[in-house]
Amino acid sequence: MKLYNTLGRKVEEFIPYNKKEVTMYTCGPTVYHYAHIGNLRTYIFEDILEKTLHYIGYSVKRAMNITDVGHLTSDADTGEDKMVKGAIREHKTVWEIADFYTEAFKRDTEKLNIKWPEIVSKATDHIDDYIQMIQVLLDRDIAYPAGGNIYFDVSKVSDYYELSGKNAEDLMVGVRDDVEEDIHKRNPADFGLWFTSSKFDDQAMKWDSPWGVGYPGWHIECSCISMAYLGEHLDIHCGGVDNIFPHHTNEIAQSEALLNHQWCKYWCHGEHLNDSTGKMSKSKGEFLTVSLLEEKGFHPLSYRYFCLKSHYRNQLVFSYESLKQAENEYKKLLQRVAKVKETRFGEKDIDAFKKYQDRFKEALENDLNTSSALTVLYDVLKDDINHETKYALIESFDQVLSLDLLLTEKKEIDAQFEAWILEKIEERKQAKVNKDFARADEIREELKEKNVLIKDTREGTIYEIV
RNA sequence: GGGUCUAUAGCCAAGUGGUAAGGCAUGGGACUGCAACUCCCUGAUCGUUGGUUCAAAUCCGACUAGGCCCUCCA
Repeated sequence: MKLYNTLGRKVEEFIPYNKKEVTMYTCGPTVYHYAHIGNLRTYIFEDILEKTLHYIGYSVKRAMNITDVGHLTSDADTGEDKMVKGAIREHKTVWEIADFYTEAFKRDTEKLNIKWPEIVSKATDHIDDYIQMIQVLLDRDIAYPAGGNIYFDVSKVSDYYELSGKNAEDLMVGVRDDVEEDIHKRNPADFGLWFTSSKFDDQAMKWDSPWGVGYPGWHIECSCISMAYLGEHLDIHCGGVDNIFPHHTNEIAQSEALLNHQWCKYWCHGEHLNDSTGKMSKSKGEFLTVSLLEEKGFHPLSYRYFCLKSHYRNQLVFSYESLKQAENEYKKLLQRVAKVKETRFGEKDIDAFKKYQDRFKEALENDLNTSSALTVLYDVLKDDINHETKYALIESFDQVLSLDLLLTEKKEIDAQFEAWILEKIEERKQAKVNKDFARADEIREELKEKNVLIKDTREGTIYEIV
């Protein structure tokens, strides 16, 4: 298995710490609003990664956090608390908001066939762990109190900028004009571990700590939750590219300062989904959610297919036109697969099966080349191996692709309605025999109005309800 | 300003030194009373420009265009 490692910026052979079990941590959502489809793209990538590892024989232990702590818009004590903002907007308590959007997020992942990680932990369930970790860092003088908050001293770690490839001199502090630096910090890059000093009177989530009543910094939760469930040696840490700096940079700094050895070997980042103007965000342009796509008549898995067509490390531009095209491709694919399914015969050809399975694996093992993996699927459909073998391959590939390729959607159909349809089809048949094509077309239109599409095949006329 | 990534046919996109996969769309054909479905056929010298090499879309340089990051972000 080859994976691009942001740490080192090149494709590397993946070798887990333990031969058979891979530990994997993925940064989860901040549950103050719905996830947009750009967010979900990263979870699709992580899902493919987990399933690929599983497909090639590893067992995977994966954890994800749910950020239900209200994060400030910066590590300094300014900005607006997201959870509070959400609560005001929704007239709910911050806890209700968090639960509501956690459920909404879960439903979105289900619609996209994204496997829910084995371990999912709320940030607010590990406050004690954060306090413990911060205390150790304080004892070692890697962390320090200032201005009522506890900060991490980045000058105490040797290669703070390794992951991000940045350097302290060139960072434009205050490039964002809404950020106020805490003048008490030792270094501008120092980040908060625990806050007691907040400009908000309505800070809803607070916990007692040795340093006063307050709340944790943004980065500590991922370090602690990961270590709590996956131990001191993490194999893969994933997230969106925007997490590289500062979030993952800070996670590495604090975790390795605690552990005194390398914490995670492989850092994998998913590129963003952009719209025609650039980055997609919750505050700009149309707020694209899975539900919105459904309202517009798209199947959620068309979006998954859309994502799989491109590489996770390439920026992808979203437009309804592109999605429409992807949906068209996806539907055609399903039709071709359905045909294979209907005409299964013969013995499974073990050699052919292995040949294609190897090609499929090869594509995925090459830094998750899902586009090439899909090509293997198309090659299988095109080959003249028997349909039993094709079926077995499609079934196998879909363990990773998760496009519901073989799922037959049995739409509940009213017996009376069905009888009516059959009657109409028979009537049309007679009309055709009598060369009364006007009447035949009329019946076809009549059926179409009731969302019944008919196809004339060699075996007779069949219908499909759309 | 610093960092980083990208640039392949109408669209999406593979390609990691040996004369450009695949899918969709388009056009043509078969089938059909017509249509839909299905099947067959149909297209690019790889942003521009230097260089390295017997050989480059693939490596190096310059240029152009664009994205992202620089303390909310997937």
